[in-house]
Amino acid sequence: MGTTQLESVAEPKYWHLRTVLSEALDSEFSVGEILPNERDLAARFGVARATLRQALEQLELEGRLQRRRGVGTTVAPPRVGVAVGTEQHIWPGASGDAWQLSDSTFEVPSAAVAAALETGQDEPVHIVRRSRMTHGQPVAAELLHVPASSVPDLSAIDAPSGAARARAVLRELHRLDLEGQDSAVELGSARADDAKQLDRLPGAPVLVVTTRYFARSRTAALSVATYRADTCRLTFGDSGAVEIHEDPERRAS
Amino acid sequence: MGTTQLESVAEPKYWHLRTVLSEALDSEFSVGEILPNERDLAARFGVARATLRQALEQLELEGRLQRRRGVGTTVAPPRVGVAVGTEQHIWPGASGDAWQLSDSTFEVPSAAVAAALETGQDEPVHIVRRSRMTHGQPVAAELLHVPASSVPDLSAIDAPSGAARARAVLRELHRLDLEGQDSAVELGSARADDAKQLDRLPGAPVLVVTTRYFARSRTAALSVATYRADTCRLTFGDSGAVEIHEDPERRAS
DNA sequence: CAGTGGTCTAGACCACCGT
DNA sequence: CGGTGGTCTAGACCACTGA
Repeated sequence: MGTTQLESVAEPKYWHLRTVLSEALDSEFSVGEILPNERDLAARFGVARATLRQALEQLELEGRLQRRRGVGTTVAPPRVGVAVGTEQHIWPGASGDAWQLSDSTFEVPSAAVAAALETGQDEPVHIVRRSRMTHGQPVAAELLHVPASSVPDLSAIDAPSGAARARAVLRELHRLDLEGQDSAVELGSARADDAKQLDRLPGAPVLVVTTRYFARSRTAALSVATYRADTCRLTFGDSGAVEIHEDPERRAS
Repeated sequence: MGTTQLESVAEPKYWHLRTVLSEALDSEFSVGEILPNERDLAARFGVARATLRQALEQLELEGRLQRRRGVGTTVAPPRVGVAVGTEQHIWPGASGDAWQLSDSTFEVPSAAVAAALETGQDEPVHIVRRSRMTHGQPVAAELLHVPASSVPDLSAIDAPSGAARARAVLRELHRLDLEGQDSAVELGSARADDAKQLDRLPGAPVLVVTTRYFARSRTAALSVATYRADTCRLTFGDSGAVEIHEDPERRAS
């Protein structure tokens, strides 16, 4: 990775560095390999550590690198394709999906969620917490909001929380006929609780997927799921296995 | 915005600052309003400018702020919902869509695109460049790759490039029966050319939407579209108008 | 031109990990 | 404990905008 001349174009150093490093990753490193530490790299390229870090941040955002405090910087594997929307609509928690139930409570949601569910401002709803794993790594944390009116027979359950309660909420929800669903994706940053679940630091970039489930001509449930933006590629549509990467010959370690 | 005690939790300053500023934006600012400049803000909160900037970066990533060099930092309007996937599949460029044709060429695509299209490694394809506007703002730049085999009758056209050529490619493409499509969304950073089209700096966060269009049991076209992550919320499904925001009473200026 | 955000530096200390 | 990435500082200069 010889230092090409900086040219006259006034390209920022960190951007040029990103390009150089990106090409070096393609040609001289394999997945899982540990890079030299930041102080050494900065010295090698003749820049301040902050500048080098700016380049690394870009590459991490693009899913090329993985950095862990106290450990080091490693070459990331290609992003995992995660199916989040399919042609045939199904209820969350239907048999065989990739989610793991963790908890459920009955509480007043944020104003935004209440508005989407068309429930009263201070009306509590069931909140099911789930997490999604792929290849042994946590990739998503979800809050599924279910208004009491969608699961009228749940009152028999008296467990205040826990996975068993979560199962009960989903079981009751599945009794409704799902008429449709729609989703929206936007960029966000992980709040402290999500970050912990996703094994990231607070503020880490996440893809927020908001899904509305319709039944009986109403919004019967609202899911807000945060996916790790560095490791995930969200897929919609018939076949979830799109494989687009600039460097197809990268191999698993 | 009294400084709550820093507690023992060792929350980073920039994260605490982000929270404080976020609440201030909700309660004390309206959309379009200009914030004090970074040096003043940093002094007011008693932190270095770099730390203040880290907090602003977070808020910009979340779509709460908009920063422009030489101008200042303003409060951003709520994100625009942009429909990128619908129940009924349609060809790109069908009448009435929000895209604007800009150019078309015939050249060898990147290896990744060639692999997805199942064309030969050095086989040229038609590349149609389009951009998408919403509310007078550019929100997306797209490269639509069409293998020559999908538009066999195009050879009559001899214009080497230009919008007229782009129209011709799409017209020929529409003669095929669209059998299906699928999409993937992932986080990326804008390359120099995309950044210019999107009126952003290189490296700005973008949502990359890769869509495959199927016809005659093959991939007849491949679209790679980059959307501004700061201003867009991508919507999939029946109704594209999901409105989820933590602060519903924010008004346009 | 003055004022803004964008880049860059050379340090320092902290939180975390594995040994 | 030593080594890693994460945070923070106090400066400097540059690129761009608008008056």
